Amino acid sequence: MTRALSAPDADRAAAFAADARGDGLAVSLVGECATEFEGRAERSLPAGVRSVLWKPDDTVLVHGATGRDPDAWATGGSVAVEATDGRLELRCGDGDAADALTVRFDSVQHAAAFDPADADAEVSGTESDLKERVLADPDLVEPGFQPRSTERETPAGPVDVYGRGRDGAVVAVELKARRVGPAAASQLERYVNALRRDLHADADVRGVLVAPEITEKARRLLAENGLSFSPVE
Amino acid sequence: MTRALSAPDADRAAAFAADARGDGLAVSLVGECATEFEGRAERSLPAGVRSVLWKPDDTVLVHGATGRDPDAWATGGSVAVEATDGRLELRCGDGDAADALTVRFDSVQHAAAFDPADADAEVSGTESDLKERVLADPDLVEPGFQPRSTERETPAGPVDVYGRGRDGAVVAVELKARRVGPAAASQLERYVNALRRDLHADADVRGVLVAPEITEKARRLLAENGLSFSPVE
DNA sequence: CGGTTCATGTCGCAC
DNA sequence: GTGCGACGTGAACCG
Repeated sequence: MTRALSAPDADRAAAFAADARGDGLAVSLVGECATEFEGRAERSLPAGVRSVLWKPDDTVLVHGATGRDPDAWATGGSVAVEATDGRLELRCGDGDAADALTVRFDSVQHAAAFDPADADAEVSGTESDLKERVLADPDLVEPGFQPRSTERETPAGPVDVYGRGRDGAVVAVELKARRVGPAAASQLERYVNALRRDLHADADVRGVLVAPEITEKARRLLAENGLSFSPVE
Repeated sequence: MTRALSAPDADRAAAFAADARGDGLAVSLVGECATEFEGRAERSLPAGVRSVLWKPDDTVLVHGATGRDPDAWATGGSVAVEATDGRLELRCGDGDAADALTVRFDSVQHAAAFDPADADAEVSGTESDLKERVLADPDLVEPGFQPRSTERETPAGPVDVYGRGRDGAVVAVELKARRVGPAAASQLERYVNALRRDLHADADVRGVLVAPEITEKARRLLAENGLSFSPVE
């Protein structure tokens, strides 16, 4: 099921990779390579030893020594493998779009092929969890808050939680599962403005940003617009 | 320099990985594994064959069959490798923070160690390129626009390009290298509002969003706030 | 397919 | 270290 090659020449490596991908396997290549990307931007990597992962969905990832994100990558397009000039070359072309990645190996130190899993993860602790909590305990938003609906549509987009305050005012709630900055404050402001416009002119609309923490600039933005922040957890 | 093992037992795989990382190498492991993440969120992956890349900076990436992003990962913390119960286990703990990832292998099909490059890329086509273009040809913003400074500070943050229009009005320019949505329109609005507040009350301040394309909702947002959009490239 | 928003976003830079 | 915004963001969700 899992195959491997050590220090193959370009022809053997190309055949190995093509065969493996033909069988629906993923291919891991380690070797000295350089990359060229042209498309939404232009980016090239000098020659150096890297790990290249070619997935069954034709995602190609080029990983260097550090970081979570690949140094170069290609998604969505087709991938062609070839040994030219004694060098293994992957050409990843997003047929229609202009995005094109080329990975050229000076040498392949190691190649492995395997049949990877595609399983879904169990998740929790996300924004929708926070929504559950707020619906279960609306006082987290403000004392006496009464939720009416979630994802209520406005011209500016859906409001996370929509309801009424103890005073009868409309309350729009924006939820964030982590520290929030100015962008989140603006998002809430857009929703509140849209509601003020949509509802009767005399309707009182307030906005509450619910998150574990907030930056100073975001706090000021909220204050300027008469919006409030409610910390949770 | 590059070492490899085929179908090692847990003890051999653990020793191999520990040695390699001790030598500053990166380790690639392929095998049946399950993961547990606990921290900012909770997420777990069921057992399945995956590729695990353990980098010299102690980034650990767990890749499945599809997608650019890893199915699970850990960065920043320390990594401990151990063979317990005949199973290879990576424990990635962000010492102080709560983020913790555990990767437990039922079996290791393949292990490779190599010395990866950490080279910087040549980049172009980014937002700062767009800035160059706008400074070289200010008419891209609007006819007669005269840039005065870049990254001009405001209480809301730095304005990409700051200058004057033909009519003498202050013009704030926000640059985006690709299609923009409501968030970019709000960002420009924040800058313009900050400038209107900061400058003399009688100062005329306008805002221009420069980008290749804009969504309809963003266009409406701009219009509502008297801001404009200028397409480029 | 486009539009919008979420993310364990990550990453880089300035203060 | 925190704050802030860009990113070839990616990925899900919804029309």
